[in-house]
Amino acid sequence: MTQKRAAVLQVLRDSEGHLQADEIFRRVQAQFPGIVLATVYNNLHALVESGHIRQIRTAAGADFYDKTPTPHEHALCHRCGKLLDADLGDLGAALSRRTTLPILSYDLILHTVCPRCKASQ
Amino acid sequence: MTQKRAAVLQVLRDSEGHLQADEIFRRVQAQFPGIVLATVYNNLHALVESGHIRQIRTAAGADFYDKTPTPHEHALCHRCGKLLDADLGDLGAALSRRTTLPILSYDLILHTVCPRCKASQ
DNA sequence: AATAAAATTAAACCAATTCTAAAAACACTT
DNA sequence: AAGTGTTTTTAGAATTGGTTTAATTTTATT
Repeated sequence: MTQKRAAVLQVLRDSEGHLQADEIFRRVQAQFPGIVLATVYNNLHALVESGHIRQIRTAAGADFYDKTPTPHEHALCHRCGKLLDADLGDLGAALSRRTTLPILSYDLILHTVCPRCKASQ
Repeated sequence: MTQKRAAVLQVLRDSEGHLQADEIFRRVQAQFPGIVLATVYNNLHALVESGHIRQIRTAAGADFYDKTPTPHEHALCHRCGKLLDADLGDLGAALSRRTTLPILSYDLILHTVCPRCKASQ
């Protein structure tokens, strides 16, 4: 765990939970002005590999990185673009019940309007 | 419906159901050797707009185009890379039951091993 | 035929990474 | 402290999967 790797992790842990690489880069630059985007990507990969964080791919746009490493679902707010956690219970089991295909894993993103955006009309 | 647009649609209809733009391009070239990839993209978009086909975005890799325009789920074979249809019933309703978030839509891709790959050990 | 609208093309552009090769930092053994 | 090997970091080029732009061609309508 190098200083820069620790800084990448800390930025994500200090965040609301879900950030994209460019925003992590911007925030880590406050501490390491000379850091390069490839280093952020390298360290994000290393942190995903070591199980410290999770990578959330979306069908369009940049990946998110999630400070919570345990599996759970996500919803993308159509209004503000933020990624939210969505508790759907044991969805894997529910999906398996609905198909005969073996499910190795799955990618799911709900598209929603988050409570905050909904509240602000 | 121009000749080239019709050819793009026909290639997809004559396929197993799910093709990526580069493969559609390759197949349309048999009939129109001078066609350009941008034209294939233009026509795929037009056909999606007009409801003739569906566009299936995946978290990684190129989009697939689906000759079946009605909504249904998909599974990606981890072995051969093919996109399969997966019948999961009315999953939208099931998801809505499991969360309080309003679900505008959702993107789901199952990762599986298709029956064909499974059969060939 | 004249005009307008839509489709096609070539080529440049783009975002979000990923790759490469070299330099720098770090971690171990003597 | 010096040498050796492994990681990390960097700069910059390359890649993927498209999208955009502007000019040209084709098609449809008057």
